[in-house]
Amino acid sequence: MPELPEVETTRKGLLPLLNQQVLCVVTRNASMRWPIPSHLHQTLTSSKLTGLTRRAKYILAKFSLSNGENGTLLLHLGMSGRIQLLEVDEPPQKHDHFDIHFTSGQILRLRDPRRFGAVLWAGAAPENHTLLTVLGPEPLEDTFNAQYLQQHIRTRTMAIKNVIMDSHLVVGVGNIYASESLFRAKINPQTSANQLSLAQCRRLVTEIKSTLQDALAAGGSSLRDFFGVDGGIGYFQQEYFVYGRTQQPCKVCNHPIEMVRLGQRSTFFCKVCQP
DNA sequence: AACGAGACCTGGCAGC
DNA sequence: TGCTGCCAGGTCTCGT
Repeated sequence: MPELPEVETTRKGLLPLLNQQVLCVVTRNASMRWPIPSHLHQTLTSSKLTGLTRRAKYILAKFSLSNGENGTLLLHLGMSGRIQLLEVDEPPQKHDHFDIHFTSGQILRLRDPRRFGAVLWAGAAPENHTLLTVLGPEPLEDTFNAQYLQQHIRTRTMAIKNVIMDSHLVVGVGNIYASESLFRAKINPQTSANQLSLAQCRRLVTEIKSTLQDALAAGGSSLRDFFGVDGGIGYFQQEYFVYGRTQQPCKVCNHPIEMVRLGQRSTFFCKVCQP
């Protein structure tokens, strides 16, 4: 479900809620990755949603509170989280753990069967939240470039695939797009990070950006469906080069795609295209 | 500092 | 049909 493009798609889908006033907050099951703060109902009732931004895979919902202060709610979808924007109230399903009801009647509803996601209160300065201060640059910003990558992987002997998934180095590269980016960059995912040449760093940075951009475009195109049908359309519409394609022919050279475990995660590659 | 493994949790599916 | 084992889009924490 939520890799970076889906989180961004989710954020955009929530934009109609901007400037709306909160009627109430409903927490049905507070035991997410961290407990959902119990004060949210009190804090957010009568506040106004004034901002929706994203940092890494966190959605930052900024509220203007009734006491005149500002505060930000951090939302993370974990592995199985999904946020719906309901136009009218509907009976909550089994894993619908958290709602924000607006005076318009619309509802932001978080569903997360595995409960690896999070709903956290970050106060007025979310950039100082401990979960956010340790994050590396956004992959699509210019600060994430070949020089930066090479500089930061000099001392890393881990497989490059694991390294690009490390959010301290760069955010937003999940298990699917790590494999896909490395295929496009023609780099074997098992290569020790510190063995990469500058040319390879250039290719990898370029392909991480283009892979995510392509996925963002695909996610954006399915926005209506994504929110209308609780089906996660769009994300799966994409055709992957290697992810989940074990033993199927490489789309470039026809050699069977291979799967290995790296850092306890399935990793897919073509050993001909990615020597 | 860097690494690997474990942890959190539920659901779906293949195989018996 | 039911059970068991394995897998899944994330990422923090801990021991080495």
